[in-house]
Amino acid sequence: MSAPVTWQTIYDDVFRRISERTWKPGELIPKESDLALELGCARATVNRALRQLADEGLLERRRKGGTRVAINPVRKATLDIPIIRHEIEARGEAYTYEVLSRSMAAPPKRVRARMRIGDDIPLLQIKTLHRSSGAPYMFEDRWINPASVSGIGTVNFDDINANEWLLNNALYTSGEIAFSAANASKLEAGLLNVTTGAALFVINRVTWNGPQSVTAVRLAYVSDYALRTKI
Amino acid sequence: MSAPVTWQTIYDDVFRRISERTWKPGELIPKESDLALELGCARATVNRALRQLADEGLLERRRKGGTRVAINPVRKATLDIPIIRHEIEARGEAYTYEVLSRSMAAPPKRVRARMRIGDDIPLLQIKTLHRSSGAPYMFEDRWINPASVSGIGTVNFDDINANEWLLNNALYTSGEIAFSAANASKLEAGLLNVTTGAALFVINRVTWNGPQSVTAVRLAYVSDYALRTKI
DNA sequence: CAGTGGTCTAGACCACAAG
DNA sequence: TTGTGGTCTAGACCACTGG
Repeated sequence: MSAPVTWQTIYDDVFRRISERTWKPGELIPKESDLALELGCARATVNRALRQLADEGLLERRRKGGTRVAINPVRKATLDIPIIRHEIEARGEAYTYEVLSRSMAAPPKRVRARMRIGDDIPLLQIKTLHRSSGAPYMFEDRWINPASVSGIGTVNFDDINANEWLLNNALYTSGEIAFSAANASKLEAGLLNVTTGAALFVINRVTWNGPQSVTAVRLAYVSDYALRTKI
Repeated sequence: MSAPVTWQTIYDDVFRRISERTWKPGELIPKESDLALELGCARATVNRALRQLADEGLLERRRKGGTRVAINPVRKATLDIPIIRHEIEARGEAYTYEVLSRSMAAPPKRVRARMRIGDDIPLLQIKTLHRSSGAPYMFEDRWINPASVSGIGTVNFDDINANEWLLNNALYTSGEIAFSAANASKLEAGLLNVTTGAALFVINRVTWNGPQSVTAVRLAYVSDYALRTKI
């Protein structure tokens, strides 16, 4: 008897044919109905497998144009957007944080541009230092658009940090993330307990709820931090 | 007449209910068959929408346990693993590179551990400097396992860089990526034309073909580089 | 054990784009 | 115009897991 045909077995089979270069980059592969016939299953099952491979970047599909092996079969990595408390507690360390400052202020030009916000609209700025078992871990500089987040004025961030409060209370519809590196300023060095100029891993994130920006945040991690993922 | 029900409309509808906190984090949402009845469509269509939301991290699903809004509705970011030539050419710059060195060598302990390779197995080491319109852009230090890549010995990397050659000739089945920041060593600073100690954005990647490691590579980008993605 | 999601099927119609 | 992938349906059986 033959093994059952599931979309996973088809996925593996097609992956192998690409991997072994039976189907080379740029090459057209058989259409769904042919594969279904060859494998003895429904077309929907083939579709499920090929769609998965296309989502992952190994195939390129077009109506009428057929399905091709991607010219550069680039894999796509999925990154969980880290929740700092989980990150730290997952390593068995204790998570604490301090709100260093909190005030309404006019954001600098750079932040206004990234949030696409008018000149004279004040935002809530919150600076937070996050610690892992007492040791400085990450410095967060966040701007929040009060117009997008009802109730933000009355929130006390002593019990829950701004990131998690926003996650639970102001889901966004889209956003942008940028990863980069920066030398620690004198201020950052002092807060994070590293030498001035040390290389910090930086995440900049802006999120939107429809047309309205919700928050812009810059996270600066201590020098030995690494963001990891599997592909 | 009512609008047609597609999995996308269901996706949007459920997203809105989560966003507006009709269904709160941790809460159980109706089962697929109920939603299908309510929306007047097939269960498979509901399944398609909910699976998408679960893949993106907004829902958690379990057989028998039902579907819940994720406690921390963390969005997952997908990033394309950048192909440096495309990155540079997409900005209208000219891509060039130089192979600085190429030799069989015993890798240092750190690399051996990451590739899970024995003590005395020599690997091919290739160091490459990538340029954008002439300006140094990224320094690549790569180790390749010849046992995993047939034909690597005869390849001339003057016409195609190692990364793209491997993508086209040695697809991997799994891998790990780590993003971090590092201060430029004197050597790196010289190559990348930055000051010693400048913060570099670093990507470390190891890839596997089944049980066998294929390549381990460290990419150090010039200081103003940022890896961007949308969520 | 029983309820829920996971998946397969056979057929159908539609949307898009290549020629 | 017409071929290909995209999607929906109604029904079925299965796999996992909570109670």
